[in-house]
Amino acid sequence: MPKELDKAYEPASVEQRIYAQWERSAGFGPTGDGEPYCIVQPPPNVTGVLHIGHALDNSLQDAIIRRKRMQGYRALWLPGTDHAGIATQNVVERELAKEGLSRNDLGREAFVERVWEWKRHSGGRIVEQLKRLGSSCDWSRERFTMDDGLSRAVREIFTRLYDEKLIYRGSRIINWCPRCQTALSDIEVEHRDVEGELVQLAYPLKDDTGEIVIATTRVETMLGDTGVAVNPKDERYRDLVGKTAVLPIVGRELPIVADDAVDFEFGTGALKVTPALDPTDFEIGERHGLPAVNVLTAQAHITEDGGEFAGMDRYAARKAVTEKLRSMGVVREETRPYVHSVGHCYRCGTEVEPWLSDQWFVKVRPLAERAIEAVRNGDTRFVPQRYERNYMDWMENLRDWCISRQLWWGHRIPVYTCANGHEFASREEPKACPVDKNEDLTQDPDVLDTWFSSALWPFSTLGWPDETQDLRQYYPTSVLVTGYDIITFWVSRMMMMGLYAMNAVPFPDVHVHGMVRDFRGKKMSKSFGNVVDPLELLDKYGADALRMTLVRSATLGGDVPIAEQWVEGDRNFANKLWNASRFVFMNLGDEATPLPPKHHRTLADNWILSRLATVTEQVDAAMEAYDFATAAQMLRQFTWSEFCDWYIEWAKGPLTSGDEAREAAARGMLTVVLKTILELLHPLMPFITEELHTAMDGQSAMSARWPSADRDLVDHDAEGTFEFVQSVVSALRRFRADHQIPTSVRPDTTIAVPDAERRSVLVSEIERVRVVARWGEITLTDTGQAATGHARLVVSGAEIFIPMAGLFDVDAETTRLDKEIERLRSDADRIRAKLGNTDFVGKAPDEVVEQQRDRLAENETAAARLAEAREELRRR
RNA sequence: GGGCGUAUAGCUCAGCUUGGUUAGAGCGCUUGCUCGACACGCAAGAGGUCACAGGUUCAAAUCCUGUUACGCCCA
Repeated sequence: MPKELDKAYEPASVEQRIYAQWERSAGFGPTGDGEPYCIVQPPPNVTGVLHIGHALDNSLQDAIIRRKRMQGYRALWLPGTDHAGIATQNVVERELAKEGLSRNDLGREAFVERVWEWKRHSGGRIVEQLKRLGSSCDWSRERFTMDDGLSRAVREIFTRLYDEKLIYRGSRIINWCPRCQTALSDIEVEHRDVEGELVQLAYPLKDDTGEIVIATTRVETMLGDTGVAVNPKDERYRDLVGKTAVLPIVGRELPIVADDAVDFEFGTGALKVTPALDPTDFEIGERHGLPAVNVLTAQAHITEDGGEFAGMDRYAARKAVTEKLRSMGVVREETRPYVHSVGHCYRCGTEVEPWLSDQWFVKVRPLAERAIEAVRNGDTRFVPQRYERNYMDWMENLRDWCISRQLWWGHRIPVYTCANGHEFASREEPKACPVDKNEDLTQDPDVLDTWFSSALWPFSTLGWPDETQDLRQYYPTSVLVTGYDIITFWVSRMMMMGLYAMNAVPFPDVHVHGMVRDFRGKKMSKSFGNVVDPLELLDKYGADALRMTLVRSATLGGDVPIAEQWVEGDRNFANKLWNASRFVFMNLGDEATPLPPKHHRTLADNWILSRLATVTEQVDAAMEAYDFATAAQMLRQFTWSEFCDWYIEWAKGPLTSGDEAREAAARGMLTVVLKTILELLHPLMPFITEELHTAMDGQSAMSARWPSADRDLVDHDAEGTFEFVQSVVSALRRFRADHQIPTSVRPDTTIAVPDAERRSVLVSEIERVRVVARWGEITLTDTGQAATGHARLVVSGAEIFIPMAGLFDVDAETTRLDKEIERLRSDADRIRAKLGNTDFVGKAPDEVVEQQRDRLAENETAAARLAEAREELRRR
């Protein structure tokens, strides 16, 4: 016998117990001998705490993996975290700062040890939080990008790429964060509009024949100018090309060159060229042999080359230089406010400087080509497909990837130089130079971009470079689930590295979801104060409710709005399911309750089984297509509005009939339908379904078989007939509500059903109709020959006669009838017009025309009947 | 500037691929209600010129063109 349930569902106690039970018993590792199925979890930062985006991403992955597990796949969901170079280093440096220390005080080795210590104590809190969500990851395989194994993978890949000259060192303009003191790759820079000033400066010509006016927003960089460029097609400056300008303050001679890269629409059409502080300028400088003078230090202060301004920070220098130039009469047009896009560090928000320095780069072109081809030929597809374009655009315009970071926390670049200057990369810690056996080696001080190691995630986590069993069976993985903001950061790089190292795409499917927004569809931001904390929601409403809300909102490709009120609604749904189960359990005994044989099934039984089969099929199809929102909505609707609102109410008849056979049949029905619902819901709401499934018969939902639709149960006749019965009930309820007839009053009624078959169905269902509608005696006849003085309700296939006997107000009823008749007639008019159109009748498919004819006929009959009723009322 | 997307009920969104019921859901709102699972509930209801303007078609929320507004990505 199922255990007795509490009156309301209390997620807090259930969730903790169930999760512990899962971990204790089976765990979440792959079992059985089915086909392998694998998802690698996008690794959150070790510094991270669970935010609502993680909650969504992981709810979707858990839904996928739980269903696959139930389907019998050898399903593996592989979790882990990444070391988040900048973020983690920042956290620990802040901690040190509180003790009045900097990382330099500790030295590299001690600092790195300190970070490891931090990681052991405070890192990975998010893992516990993911467990609260119900995530069924195989924790026994949990990985970290700085693990020994993954570090080995990093060195292996680096060395291969280095040896193939796909990694090189170069002196190039990179994005420099003066706060984090490191280079950033192009995507780690966020462009934001900033209000600045566009200043026009007149540089005199050396030969005193005039001047050339340039425009700039970064005035201080003029100290590093080494040339002036104009567009060769620009008539205005044609004569000046080849001449020389003189840089004010500094006195440097600036060749005036012609270069296609200059936009003559911008500013004055003349561009000051600062090769050390701007990527375009750098390229122009290279083309024309202009030297690069870097006037900014790593702290973004002016260097010694800046003369009197040396030591000033960039903003102070901008003011001071402008002042000086103004006093010299160089500032031509008065400064004007100018909104322009400025790069900011995605980790700390500081304005980055394009800055010339020595860095390591991956030559991405050859890698990208294969990654593009793999998507073009369908080896990897995006769902929804339109994100493919995002990916392609990015891939096709890729510039070399700057992978060196001036940090201490991360994978140190495995490049060594011996005392004789031989440079080489090494998989192992080398003892001597491979060229001359020189043992005096120095390793490159920089570490690698965290994304470099994340790019290897789909195979490094499976054991690569070793040929492990996991790697053999689970690579390529089955699907990657992530937000669209991560396509460029991560998906693209996994594609490149997967193809490079494994010669196969890392995953055939990429399921892309949107960003979680607030209830107004606004981006969540701390400053706007609209951030929702998933942990709070978890506490308040339970994991299942939160998951359901997120998944239900996550329609294909769209952003995902969330409101606390909606989570509350799904908590209510959980409670509804709980109570429906409670009711079912109250009626079950010890004996097994199988599906009753066909001849013992009622109309309602056949109806719900038919609907269940259809819903099962649709839910399955939706989940297969990654359309979890549709699956969730369908299940919620079916459970609440069909199973609870109608089927359970109907089953109460046989259940209390005193007829053992009918009772047993009803118990069997309730058991089978409820169980299937629990199983279908399990991937979305794992905790409550596990609790109820287990309470029912001791069997776990997680290890239950994923339901498959029995098409033989689809019964359109039963559906149509039951809908007819429902329409009678609804008509009676509506009448009661319209006339505010109290529940204590149970009017007697005659219902005329001309069709004999329908009539006999209604006869057998009439007891339930009475109870559910709270009605009195109901007499069934074949025709509407009722006595006068009755209100009349018309539904498709039946007419209902309700004696007046002080039940309702004649005027109110007259008004009701008038409105109803009016509605029917105007509808009929529209249909008649349609059918009067010979083009419509001639060209539309027969069935469409037929449908309209039927509808018109029904409308006309109903209108006529109601008109009669109205006439009767008038006569009284 | 280039690309992508969105505009449907008070709010947040489905529906549009493949044109044809009475355009749906959740939340909110109104009214009534303890009926032996559930007030975290039950029942009934109100609420939509499907952004705008053209076009295609017997028929357009759905297809095409243009306009406007908003959002995102890239430069």
